[in-house]
Amino acid sequence: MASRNDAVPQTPLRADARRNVEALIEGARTVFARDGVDAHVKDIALEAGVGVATLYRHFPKRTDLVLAVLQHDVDECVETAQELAAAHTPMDALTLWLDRYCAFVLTKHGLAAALQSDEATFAGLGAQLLERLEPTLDELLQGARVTGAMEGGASAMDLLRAVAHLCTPGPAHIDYTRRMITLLLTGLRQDPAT
Amino acid sequence: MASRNDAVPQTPLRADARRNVEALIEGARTVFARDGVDAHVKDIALEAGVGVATLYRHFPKRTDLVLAVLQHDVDECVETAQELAAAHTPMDALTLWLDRYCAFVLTKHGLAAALQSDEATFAGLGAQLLERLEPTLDELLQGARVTGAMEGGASAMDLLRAVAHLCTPGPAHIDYTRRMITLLLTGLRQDPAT
Amino acid sequence: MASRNDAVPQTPLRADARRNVEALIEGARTVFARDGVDAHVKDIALEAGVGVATLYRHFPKRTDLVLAVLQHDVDECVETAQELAAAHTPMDALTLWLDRYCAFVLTKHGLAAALQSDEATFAGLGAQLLERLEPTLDELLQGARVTGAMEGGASAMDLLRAVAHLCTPGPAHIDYTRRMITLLLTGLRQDPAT
Amino acid sequence: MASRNDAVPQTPLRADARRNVEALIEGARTVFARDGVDAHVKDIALEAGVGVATLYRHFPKRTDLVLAVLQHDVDECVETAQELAAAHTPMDALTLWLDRYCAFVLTKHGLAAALQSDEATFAGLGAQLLERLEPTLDELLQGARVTGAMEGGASAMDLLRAVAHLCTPGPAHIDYTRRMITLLLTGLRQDPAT
DNA sequence: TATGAATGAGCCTTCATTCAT
DNA sequence: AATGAATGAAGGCTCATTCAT
Repeated sequence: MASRNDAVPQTPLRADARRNVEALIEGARTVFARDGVDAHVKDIALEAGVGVATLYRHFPKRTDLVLAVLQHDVDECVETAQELAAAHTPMDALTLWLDRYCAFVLTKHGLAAALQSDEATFAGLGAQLLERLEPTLDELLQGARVTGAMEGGASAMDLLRAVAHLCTPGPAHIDYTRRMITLLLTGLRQDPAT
Repeated sequence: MASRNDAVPQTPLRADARRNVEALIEGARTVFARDGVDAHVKDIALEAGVGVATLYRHFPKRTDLVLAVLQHDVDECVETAQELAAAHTPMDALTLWLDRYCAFVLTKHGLAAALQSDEATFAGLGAQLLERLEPTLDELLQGARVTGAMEGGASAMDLLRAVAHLCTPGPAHIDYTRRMITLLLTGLRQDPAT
Repeated sequence: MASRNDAVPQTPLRADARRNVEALIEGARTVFARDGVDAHVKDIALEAGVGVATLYRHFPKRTDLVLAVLQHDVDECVETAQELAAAHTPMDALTLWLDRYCAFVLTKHGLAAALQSDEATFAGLGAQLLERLEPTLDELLQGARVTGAMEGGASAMDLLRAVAHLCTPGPAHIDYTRRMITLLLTGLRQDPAT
Repeated sequence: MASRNDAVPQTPLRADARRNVEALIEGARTVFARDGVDAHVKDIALEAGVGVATLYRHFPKRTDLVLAVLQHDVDECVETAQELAAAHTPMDALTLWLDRYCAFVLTKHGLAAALQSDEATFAGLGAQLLERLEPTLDELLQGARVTGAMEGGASAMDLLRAVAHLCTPGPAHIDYTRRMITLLLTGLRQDPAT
C-alpha cells in the first residue's frame, strides 16, 4: 500500500533538491487554492521561497507541477474510497466518496476547466488524473449496484467529469454542487426501472 | 440641444451609431463562437469592421458586450420554449428545450466558466442572464410535473447552471453533455419516489 | 529618380504614425551603429522615444526594422554609384564606390554576420539587401572591364559579400579592410592574364 | 605521490583531473563544430560527461576553453604547413595550406566573428591564435615569393584574418570562400607588377 | 463620432555562474 | 576534486485600454 509512491527515482534526488521540490509542491498547492491553476509562475516560486528557474528545473511544464500537486490529493482520494467502502453501506460509501472527491476538486480553482482544456499548457492533464480515479469510482459504483443502471447511461468517467464541472462555481456554492450530485445519483439508481 | 427628443430612448442613437452597434454584436457573436468569450477585443472590432474605440464607446465593459450578444439568443430561447410547449408533451418539451439551451451555451466557449467567474470582467453576467431564463425553464418544469420532485431538490436556476457547467467540454463532447442532462432529468422525475 | 521610394502606401499613414516610424528608423540607425543589429528592442524604442509596442506595430520582425534602416543608406549607395561613374574613370569609380559601400557596412556592426545568418530572425535579409546592390556593382565592374576577369571568377554578388565580411573587424580596422579590398581588386584585374 | 613526474606541468594534475580536461576539450570540439563557439556551457559539459562546475574549474573563462580546443587543431595546421612545403611547389603548398586553414576555421562556427569580437568573453582570443599561425603562413608566403608583393600590401596576419572572415558563411558556402581566397592570392602575386 | 495608433505593464522562459553537498 | 542544483537578471512579445486626429 505504501509502494504506490515509491517508484525508484532514476537519480536519487539530493537532499536540498528534494527539499525544494517539496516546498514547490506545497507552495503550488497554496497558490493554486488561492489563484487557481492558472496562477503566475513567479508567485508559486515566491511562495515556495525558491527562484523561478528552480521551479522550471523540476517542473518544466505547468502540467507537471499541477500533476505533482494533485498526486497526493488523488492518492488520498483513492485511499479514502477503500476506507469508506469498508465502513459504510455501498450506497453511503459512494455518496460520501463523491463528496470527498468534490472537496478535492474545489481546492483547485479552474481545474474543472483545465481538465478539458485544449490548451497545450494542460495537455493530457485530464487524462492522467481521471484515469487514476476511474477504477476507484467504478468499484464504488459496482458496489452500489447502480452500474446496472448504466446501460447506455453514465460511466464512472462521465461521473468524474460531471462532478468536476459542477464544482465550477467554487466552494462558496458547495450546496448547489451537492444538490446536483444527489440528483445525478438519483438518476443513476432509478434509471433502469424506467 | 440633446434634450429635444429624449423622451423614450435613453440615448438617441444616431443612425450610423446604431449600425455600428449592430455590427459589433454580430461580430462578437461570430468571434465568441469561434474563440470563446475571452476572445481578443481587437478581433471583435475587426470582425465588425469598426475601430476598437468604437467598441469601447458602446460597450465599456466586456460584460456589456457579452450580454448584448446573448440577449438575442436568450430571447430566442425563451420563444422556443413557448413553441415547444405548444407542440409537444410537457416532458418532451422540457427535454427538447434543454437541448436547445445547451446548443446556445455551446456557441459561447467558456461561458459556463465566465458565468460564475469572480473576475471583475464578468461581474454580474451570470445573474442577468440566468434570471431571464429562469421563469421559462420553471414553466416547463411545472408542466412536466417534475417540480414536485424539487422539494429540497433542484430549482430551475440550479438546472440552468448545471447544464451550462456540463457544457464545459465543448461541442465536441455534446454526447457526454446529453448523457448527463438525461441523468439529471431522470433524477428529477424519480426523486420523490425515493 | 524620386519615384523609387514612392510606392503608394496602401494606407496613407497618419501624421503621428509617420512621425513615429521616422523616429523609429532614426533611433534604430543610431542604436545599430552603437550596439550592432542585435541591439535590444527596448533600447531602440527608448532612443526613438516611443513604446516597444509601437515598434512592434510598425516592424513586427526585426528584419523589417533592419531593412527599413538600411533602405535609405542602400539607396544612397546606389545613387552614389551613378555619380561616381559620371565623374571618374571606371576604375576609380569602382574603387571609390567600394569604399563607400564599405563605409555603409561599417555603420552596422554585425551586419556582415547577420547577412548570412541562418537564424530565423534575419531570414531573407541578405537576399533583399544584396539583390538591390548587385546591379549597381555589376555595372561598375562592367565599366572597369574587370568582368572579363570573372570567367569562373568572382561575381558582383561575391564581391558584395566579401567586402561585407572583410568589414567584420569594425571601423577601427578600416585600414585592414581597405588593404584586403585592394587586393581583391588587383586579383580581379590580373586574373585573366594568368 | 603526484610529484614524481611533475617536471614539466605547472600544475600537478591528478590522473582523473587530466582525464576530465581531455574529455572537456574533446566534448567542446564536438559541440563547437555542431553549434558554434557560442554553444551553451551545459551542452559542452554534458557532451564531456562531467558537471558544469568541473568545466569552470579547469576553464574559468570561455576563452580558455576555446583556446584549449583550438590548440590542437592549430598545432596540426602548423605541422601540415611543413609537410606541404616539403612535398609541393611553394605556390601549391601555400594554396593547399590555406585550404587546410580554411577547413579548420569552418569547424568552429562563429569563430571568425569571435576573433575580432570586442566582447569581453573572447578577449584576446584572436591575438593568441593568430600569433601562433602567423610565422607559419609567413614562411609559406616567403617561399612562394609573393611576399615581395607585400610592400604596403597584405601581411600574413592580414591574410589569416581575411580567410577567417571569408569563412563566415559557413561550410555550405565553401565554394564562395575558395573563390575569394583564390582572388586574394592572385592579387598577391600580381600586385608588384602593377 | 469614429478611428486606430500608442502605451507599458506583465508574463514566460533561458542560461551563465555560484555554492552547498 | 567533482557534482549539479539554485540563482535571478534579462529580454522578447502581447494585449487591454486610452488618446490624439
